[in-house]
Amino acid sequence: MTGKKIRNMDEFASVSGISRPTLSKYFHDPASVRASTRAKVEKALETYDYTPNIFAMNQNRKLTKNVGIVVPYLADPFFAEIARNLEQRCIAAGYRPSLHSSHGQPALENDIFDSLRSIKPAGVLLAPLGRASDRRAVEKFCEQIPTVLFDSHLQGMGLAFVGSDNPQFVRLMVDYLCRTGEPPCFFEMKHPSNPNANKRRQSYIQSMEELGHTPHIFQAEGEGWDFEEIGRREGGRALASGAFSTNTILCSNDRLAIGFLTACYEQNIRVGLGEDCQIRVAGQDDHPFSRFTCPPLTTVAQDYESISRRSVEILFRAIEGEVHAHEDTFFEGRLVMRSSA
Amino acid sequence: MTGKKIRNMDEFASVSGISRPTLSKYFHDPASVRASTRAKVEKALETYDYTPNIFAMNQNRKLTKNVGIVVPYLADPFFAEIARNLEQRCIAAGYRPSLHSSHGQPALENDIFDSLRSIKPAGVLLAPLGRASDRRAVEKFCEQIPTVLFDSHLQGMGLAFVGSDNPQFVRLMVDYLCRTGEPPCFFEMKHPSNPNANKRRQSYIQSMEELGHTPHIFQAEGEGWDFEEIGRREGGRALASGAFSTNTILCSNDRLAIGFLTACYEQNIRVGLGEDCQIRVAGQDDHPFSRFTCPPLTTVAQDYESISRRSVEILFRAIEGEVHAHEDTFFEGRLVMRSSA
DNA sequence: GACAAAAGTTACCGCGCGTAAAATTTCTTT
DNA sequence: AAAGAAATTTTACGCGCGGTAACTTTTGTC
Repeated sequence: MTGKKIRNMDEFASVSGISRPTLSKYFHDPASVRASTRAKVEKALETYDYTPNIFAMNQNRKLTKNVGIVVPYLADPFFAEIARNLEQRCIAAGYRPSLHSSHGQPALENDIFDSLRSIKPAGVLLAPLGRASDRRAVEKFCEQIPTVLFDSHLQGMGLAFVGSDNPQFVRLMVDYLCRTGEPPCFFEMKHPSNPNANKRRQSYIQSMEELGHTPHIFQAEGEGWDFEEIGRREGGRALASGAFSTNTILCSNDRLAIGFLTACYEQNIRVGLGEDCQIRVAGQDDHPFSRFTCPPLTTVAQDYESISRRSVEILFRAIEGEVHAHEDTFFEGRLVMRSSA
Repeated sequence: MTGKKIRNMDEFASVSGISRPTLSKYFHDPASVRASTRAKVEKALETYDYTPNIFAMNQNRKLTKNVGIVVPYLADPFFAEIARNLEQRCIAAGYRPSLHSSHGQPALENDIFDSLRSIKPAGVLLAPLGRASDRRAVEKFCEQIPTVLFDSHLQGMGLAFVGSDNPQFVRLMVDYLCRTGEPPCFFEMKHPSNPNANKRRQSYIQSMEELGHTPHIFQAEGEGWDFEEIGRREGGRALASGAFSTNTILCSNDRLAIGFLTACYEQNIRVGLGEDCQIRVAGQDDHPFSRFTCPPLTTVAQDYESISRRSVEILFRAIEGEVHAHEDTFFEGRLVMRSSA
């Protein structure tokens, strides 16, 4: 490391006493060379400062070590967190992750596909925009490059899908809410950007009916990824017009709930379980900010860890040649009881 | 685009009727060829599917089109937003940005430096960890690669620094708070990760003294980037022990304030301007979530736009050969009055 | 229409490494 | 210890493009 700078692999071959092709193998996969030579390489690496030129490496390699990570909206801390998790796992496995956000825009998502194609990635971990995605573009991309989809389910695309068991999330919460108070009304966006939202609505209806209650759904106007603002504005409108027939509101996701809590505050409606409270509010996802809302938000926690672990697991196996049929994995959520419901 | 796939520049040269060196010039900078030939290239590009191999391009080029964007903590929506802004500007200018987060860890920051070095970037936009940064590593990196620092000021490093005028932020808020109620106590972390915090503290002291008030500072224990939790825990402790000598709290940043608001809620202390309110709370930065806290947080907005615009401006000029002395730019903040103070 | 400047062409080498085939060495097996 | 398998070395070539030099063509000007 502290020694003199080596310019290329030939030069490093001379000083280390190992042939260049073997070095090439070593850098591609240290385990592919004999232990004794590996030791020799690593010893030389300690005395000389050399790292292979990444551009030259990738030029002829059939498969690079690049892995793309794509999320729909990085300003959402949930995606930032899962991206971090995925990133670390890729690095640990010897890959080079590159992080991309579609910023809620289909055109950008497609640009990212092009950009990724140009770096010939070994694989891609993709959380698509969902409803707004250019399905054909996604499909084409998945056919060209080994891709594991996560978070947003697009039927049958990619090597596999890994996400949450949305119906279970809702069942869990509806059960809890009904057990502890009035049955909830469901608050969601009329045109959700994420396909999970539809599953949540359906599960809400089913769960309510199974418990013998009549489902009530309030659908907020508004498009895009500005969920908090939509929750605040439309939630406020709904509250003002008395659109809710119950004192318990289950929001389709935490970000909507965060905005809804603001609306409640603005209208002086006290939220929570106390005797002086008029309304209960619950969310879903366990957004990083949910524990700091006022009151802290009762929600269902996504299993970040499992989702990211399983996603990279499937991707790396596929890269290493393991053939598998397309499979979907849905992880269960965990009820997080705080004081909002 | 729809036509047949071209394998390399030679092949594209044949079908387009333009020599390869000229094509090379075109792809490096379309403006460097005559308008008529540019039209010919672009017409051919419409009929044939060709993009230069990015690895081969970068291999021999003295300067790549790669630009690194590094933020200390991507799970903070503030950094996610500014990163998005920077990213778009880079793309618009014809560069290839790559996004990196240090996740609050100095070791990771150094790893990112190594990773960036390996892609020979034309330049880097760096928001360092700050206090936790390995100063020598940052300095060395800045000497090797054209780097513009933003957000966290590290004295004299890089081509330039672009950030906020922190003293002005505090003056603005202290003035406002004193004008409209009791003079504020300053709530901050004892060991802030960001050097801006120190400037804010000093400015608080000075602003208070200029207005003839005695400064009061409460310093929260705790390390790391979990600001909200520190604000909640330590703010709660301070409230419970009656550590504040005033009903007005100015938090060093919004994330701390968000946690502090939670602490107030937990202790049934009503925050805001109403007659039934016991305390006023203000933050700084205009965090994306600040308008959704309960009550919505009064704060000082950072000038995202100007900071990112100026950062890329300086970097691209330097890349294109313009020589400049190191300069620091500090943008003023804007008072955002909401109902918390 | 002459002429200089600008742009394009041809021809060749270099970059740093991947990869294949054949020759050689090293390790494992019985 | 000999035979066989496995790993390594040698040799040789290719990838797709950057860069330069010398030459030819086009452009613009008076």
